Amino acid sequence: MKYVTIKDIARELVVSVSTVSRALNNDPSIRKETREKIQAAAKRMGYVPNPVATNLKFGRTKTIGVIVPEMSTPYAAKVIDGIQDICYHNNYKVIIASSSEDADKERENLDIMMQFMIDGIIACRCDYNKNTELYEKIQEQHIPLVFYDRIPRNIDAPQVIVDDETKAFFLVEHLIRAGRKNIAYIGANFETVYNSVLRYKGYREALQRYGLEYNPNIVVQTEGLHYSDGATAVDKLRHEKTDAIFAFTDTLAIGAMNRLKSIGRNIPKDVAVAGFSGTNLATIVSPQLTTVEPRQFEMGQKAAELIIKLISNPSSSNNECIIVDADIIYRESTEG
Amino acid sequence: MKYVTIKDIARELVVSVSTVSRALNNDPSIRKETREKIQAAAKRMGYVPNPVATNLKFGRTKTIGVIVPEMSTPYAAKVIDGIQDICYHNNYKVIIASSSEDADKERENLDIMMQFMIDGIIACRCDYNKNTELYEKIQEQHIPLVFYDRIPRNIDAPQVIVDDETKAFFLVEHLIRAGRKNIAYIGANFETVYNSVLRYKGYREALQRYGLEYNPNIVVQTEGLHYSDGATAVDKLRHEKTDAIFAFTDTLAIGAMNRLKSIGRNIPKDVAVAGFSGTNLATIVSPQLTTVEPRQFEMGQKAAELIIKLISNPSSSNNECIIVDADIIYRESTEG
DNA sequence: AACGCGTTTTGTAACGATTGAAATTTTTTG
DNA sequence: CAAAAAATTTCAATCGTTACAAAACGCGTT
Repeated sequence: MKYVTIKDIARELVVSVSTVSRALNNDPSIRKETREKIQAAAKRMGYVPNPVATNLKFGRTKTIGVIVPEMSTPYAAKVIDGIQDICYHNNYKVIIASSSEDADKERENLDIMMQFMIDGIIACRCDYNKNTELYEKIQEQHIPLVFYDRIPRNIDAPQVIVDDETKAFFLVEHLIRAGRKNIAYIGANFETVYNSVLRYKGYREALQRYGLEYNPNIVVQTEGLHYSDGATAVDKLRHEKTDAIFAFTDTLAIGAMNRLKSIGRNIPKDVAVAGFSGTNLATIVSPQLTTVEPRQFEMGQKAAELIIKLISNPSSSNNECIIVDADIIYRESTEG
Repeated sequence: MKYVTIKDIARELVVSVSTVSRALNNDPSIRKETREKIQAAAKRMGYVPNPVATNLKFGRTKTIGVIVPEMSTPYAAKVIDGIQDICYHNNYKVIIASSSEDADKERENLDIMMQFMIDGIIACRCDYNKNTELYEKIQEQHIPLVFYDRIPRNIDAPQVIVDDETKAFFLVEHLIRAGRKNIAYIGANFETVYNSVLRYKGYREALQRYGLEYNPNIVVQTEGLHYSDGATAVDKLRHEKTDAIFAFTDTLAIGAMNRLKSIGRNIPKDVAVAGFSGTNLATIVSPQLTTVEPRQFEMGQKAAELIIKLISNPSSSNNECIIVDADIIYRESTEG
């Protein structure tokens, strides 16, 4: 005997399963005493409704699946908080899975979620070239799907994103105004993460606007998004004149900063460093890191609102694109 | 929105659903021709098996649920990697949920997982006084349950933990040998996290062994486990003579370090700082942090092995307790 | 033609929960 | 006090799939 079912409760109280079902759903046709007796027994026996069964009957689970590319940063946590906030108030449950920036894991997790027949998926693709067919299949099956943060690129779907290009522009502008002339860009792979391309565009625009020459040698695309990738990028810049670095993420920026420090360069005097996708990581390193901080909670909220709208009204699928604001936070790493 | 079912195939080919089911499962009792005919039709009609129905039928999902207290540190990520490693090789899927150190969320997530009929639960309790009845109920229902990292305390269950007491002893011994005399302990609340008590015990033993006087004024229990709690603890120690701090986690240690730096104390010259539960956070701060690093991946692996054993052989429930080793890593924050 | 004996197919009851209709009990009413 | 009305409770079918038991079929033997 494993999970407690309504049958178990029915047997225990010697009533029919339908009475139990009705009682648990607060059906007014069940006498108050009976209802309370049943609800008490359910609680006592540790009954949890089985949405698998409900879903089989109705085709819905009142559950939303979320795929994040990583969950070891507070960034993801805040987005998820936003999602849960909205879902909770709309009586939806949330299950979360991380792809750890690995397309195979992403696929695997999507499979699990589909097995549980979740009502909708909020996803952040780890690589816009991977799993495209899977997402297309999800769309074909009319399972509501919303993307956030990363540009899904070759899939046409509703999404909640940040204006990467503009924000990157302002950040680089800040570096230029602080007197930096040779600003490097350490970006995620252009073929994998399209946001990296957009921030690169913003970077180029800022250079152009202020009449700085573009030096392709100080634009580096990293393999992954770990600290080590930031460090490796710095190594690649070794022989180039560089007085500022704009990194695609805070993680890359911090990796770069540590490597810079270890080779004796002062931050920000010798090299200013700025990141993106601010998390509290940015405040625990020294010097504290200048970064662009998307409104993560809001991003989660918007994504949840979108998916719930799609679930309750499937025809509203107009592939909305919501832009969430991001705050540029100036800190020590780019001062002076 | 309509899916093709085996019933549709049966109707189309004028055979029974059981024949279709068997044919699709390559049952040898179905004639080869029939089988091929059915499989061809299934393909042609775009049939996809409905896993919800299968789950309901078998009462198992081949999925394991994991509850972590937080997922915004790499610590959790590594444990999860270990769990996934084993589960993947044993053909189990994994779903993960974070309680964010909140007992209500912990309960909520446990409920969701049970609702989806996961085959077993790997959990790290956020507070050993909370949700006890829920876990007991889970055990009563014979849903396999394994704890890791945090001592579950008042629940008798298989668990994978670290020898907190011994490791704390060695770490404090290291501080003493480096000449520190007034070592503070910044611990998690003793009433909430039992590991905090164990590390405290190790701390006291080390003091005693080396004949140092115990000063209760420099033992602080924090509210939570955030950076800010580390900083607050330092404030509380303000008027006490302190030349070293042993913090319950790296996060607390880093929070303490930052506060110390901001009030002009040098680390490690004025105050040495050591943490616990090493993550790569410890290497990105400066000075780099001395810490105790449990073998996180291994911890996850062991927990997964335990739960899979329990699932496949429920009677093997002997409440095993596996101790995973932890490495003490000496870094700049306690040097000199 | 009837029998036996594999081979192949089908009927049916589950799995857990819901629900319209039917059956039962209780209450009201003439 | 019986019949009608109202209030409760139960029956039975359903969702997609599986599996046991039973039935039907084919084929060779007498």
